[in-house]
Amino acid sequence: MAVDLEFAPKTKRPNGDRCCEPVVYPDVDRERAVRMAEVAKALGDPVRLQLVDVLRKHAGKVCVCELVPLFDISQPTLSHHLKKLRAAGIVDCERRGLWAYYYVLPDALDELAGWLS
Amino acid sequence: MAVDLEFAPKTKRPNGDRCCEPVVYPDVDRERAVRMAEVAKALGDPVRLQLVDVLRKHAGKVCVCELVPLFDISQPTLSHHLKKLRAAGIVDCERRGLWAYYYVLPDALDELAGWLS
DNA sequence: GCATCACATCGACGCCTGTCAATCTAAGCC
DNA sequence: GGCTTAGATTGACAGGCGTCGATGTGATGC
Repeated sequence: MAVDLEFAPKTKRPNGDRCCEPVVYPDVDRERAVRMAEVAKALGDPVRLQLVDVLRKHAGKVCVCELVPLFDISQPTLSHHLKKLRAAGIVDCERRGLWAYYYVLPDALDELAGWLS
Repeated sequence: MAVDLEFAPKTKRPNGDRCCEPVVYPDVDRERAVRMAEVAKALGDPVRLQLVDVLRKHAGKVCVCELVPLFDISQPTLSHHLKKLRAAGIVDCERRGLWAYYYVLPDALDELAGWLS
């Protein structure tokens, strides 16, 4: 838990000077940050996170009507969440007859997972 | 890229029956999903994600006035983002005189990182 | 004292979010 | 054909978001 704080010994600025020049920069560039933030945002809802959890472990084997009773939300709301996950490039679906089978796209989470670890 | 879809051979339901019983459940329970979604949501903005990136690599060594020029946003907006990260339990700060030093809390990202990998 | 600094908070602005009931669409059964 | 089904879409609602300029706060320096 302890954080090793190495406080930079800030010297008093000459009165009227700006405080500091930036000496550090992100390793993650803007575009990569935008991509990863998009994925993180899509995972930023408990229902969607649990959806991804189910789908990761049962790719292509679960139809939407099986997902609805798992959550305390209406069918349109579930459909809305799945749409968001699709828009973020995390899942996709195949339709067979009346049913729709969702699955997690294999590499969708890798960039974020790699950065987090 | 190819996903191995094992479509469950849905049998025709007797007319008037509900379609399916749920046969799968999330491994991640609701509370854990809420916790992880909270972290993911906080990372769901490019500025905040880059902030965490900088702070992870320079814990306790960066004051806020060094962060402002890294991003194309005003100082109040940056302060707002830091507040969100604090609320999500991802960062904390120490104040020394005029300056505030932020750092990423050591275990804050572990649960999400573990689930993602 | 008073001015200046680093940072936080406030109030406002448009926009996006999660949710629902109602409706639409396309496929299957009779 | 007409009815039923699985799922998507629409339109509405309250509430949250990211952003800014203006202001507040607490410490430093003269």
